[in-house]
Amino acid sequence: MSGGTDGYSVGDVARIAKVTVRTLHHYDRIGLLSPVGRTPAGYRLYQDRDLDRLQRILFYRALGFSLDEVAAILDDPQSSPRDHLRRQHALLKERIRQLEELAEAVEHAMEAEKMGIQLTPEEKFELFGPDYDEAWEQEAEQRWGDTDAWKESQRRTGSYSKEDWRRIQLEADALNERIAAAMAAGEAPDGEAGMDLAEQHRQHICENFYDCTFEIHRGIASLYVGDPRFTANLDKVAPGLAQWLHDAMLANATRAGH
Amino acid sequence: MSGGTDGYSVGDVARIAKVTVRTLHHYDRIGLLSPVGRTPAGYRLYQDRDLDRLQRILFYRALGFSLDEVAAILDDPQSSPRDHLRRQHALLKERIRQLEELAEAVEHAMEAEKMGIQLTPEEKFELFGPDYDEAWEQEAEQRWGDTDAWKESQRRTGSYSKEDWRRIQLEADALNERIAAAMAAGEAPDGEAGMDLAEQHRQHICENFYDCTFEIHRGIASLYVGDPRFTANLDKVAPGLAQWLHDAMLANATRAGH
DNA sequence: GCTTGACCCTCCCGCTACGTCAGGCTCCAG
DNA sequence: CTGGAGCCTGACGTAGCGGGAGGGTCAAGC
Repeated sequence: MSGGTDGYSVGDVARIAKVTVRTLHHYDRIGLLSPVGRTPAGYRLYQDRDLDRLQRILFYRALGFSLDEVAAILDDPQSSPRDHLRRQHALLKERIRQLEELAEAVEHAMEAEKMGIQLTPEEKFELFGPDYDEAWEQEAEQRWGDTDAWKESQRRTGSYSKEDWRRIQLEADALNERIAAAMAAGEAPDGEAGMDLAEQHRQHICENFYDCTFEIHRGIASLYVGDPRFTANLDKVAPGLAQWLHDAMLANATRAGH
Repeated sequence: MSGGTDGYSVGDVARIAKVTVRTLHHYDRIGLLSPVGRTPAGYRLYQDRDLDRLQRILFYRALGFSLDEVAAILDDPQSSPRDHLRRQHALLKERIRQLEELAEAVEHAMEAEKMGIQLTPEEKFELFGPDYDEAWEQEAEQRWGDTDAWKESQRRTGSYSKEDWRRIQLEADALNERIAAAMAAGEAPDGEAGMDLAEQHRQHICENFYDCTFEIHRGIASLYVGDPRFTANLDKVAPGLAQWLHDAMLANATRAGH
């Protein structure tokens, strides 16, 4: 019965779609995906149309819709396969955008933490922003357990001692001093020296914190002049340093082609 | 009791973190987040530390971990706030990467559908790839209901009649003929004419299907020569057209700075 | 022809992460 | 001193399956 012209058995479908037989039973019971036919013995027989439907079910489910909502979407007589693909593409792009925002918020928090700036309680939750995504649930460990990012994160986690943190802080302070010195010496932020210092700043983040792209660096730059707490913190080293460093960072990013 | 120095009430925390009071009760009961103190009357009193913990709980939960797993992550005595932020950043980046792969797979499916190519059952599910992400659950409609991508998708959905599809198909055919003609005339794919035709190809997708960036267009190009079904389909118009168009598309994308 | 093992069926109970009352105490404003 | 908003603790309900019991089905091999 392994997928002849007569159709697919539950087991076949389960293997193909990587879901459990139980799930298919469930979808049958709630009427979300009922195979067209049955064998005389009562075995479920799925056709290609059922597979298509299942594929869409899994997609929308993965995007966080309840099975009821999935049913509503799929049973809309107006949407063609094309419409579904377009809708799926649009939904994905939107999700990606939201995640990138979240990542940016995390970068923001990292900067704040790095510089010892206290965020207000509400602010901490703004992470999940106004268009709060929330849960995309399930999976986790077994899946995430062997993902690269997870391992990377695990590998680094706990590998810094207090000494390390002190060293990093000292390096950062030293860099700030050099930047302040350049500024005091009348160097232009978008000059050679300025851009080099900005690049050192970026490298310091890369080496000690996370992969800081030029895009991220630009984001941090605007933080430095846009968020008064960051500005204040930097200007403590030398007045005007936040702005100068901001300009240098932008110039450096631009020089690098961003 | 609205957040004095004595702490926050459940209601306060619920408002700040945008979760329900019931959720906080639940977390208390299972020992995931128990407020440090209580008032004489038994009212829960949360401190800033509890808020921090809650924030992390919500983050990891949103990333698909079960509450048990979240507890394990948070109660690891080795991870500092810094580690958490780094871990979160890594997890987000990974998720984004996975979603982008999925989006690419959808683009692939769109191309296949557009050209009437039949994917094998298994192939349809490869969408969810080897590192099948799966569910990030919940929310949906109320949230997604008013998201831009959703509206865009809804707006376009069902707005194409059979006539429209015929027109689009005819336009595509006509374009293919023009490309074949250019090729027959001995034009170089990376010449002015080739790149212009490639750009028309891209525009045709943009106008009728989805926002086709140069990156996506490059992806489609490799599909044209990499997937024999696409190649065959295009070479039906004129032998060698798939390769020629591929080269033209790459040249055009490169000209545009990608 | 008969067994055996891989599948299939239908209940049905269990689990997670809460939602949603119900019944009752507490607290501050007016 | 009273009303209403807010807090408490059960306790039951729900979604989306997981997992097992108890039993029929089917092609392969002896």
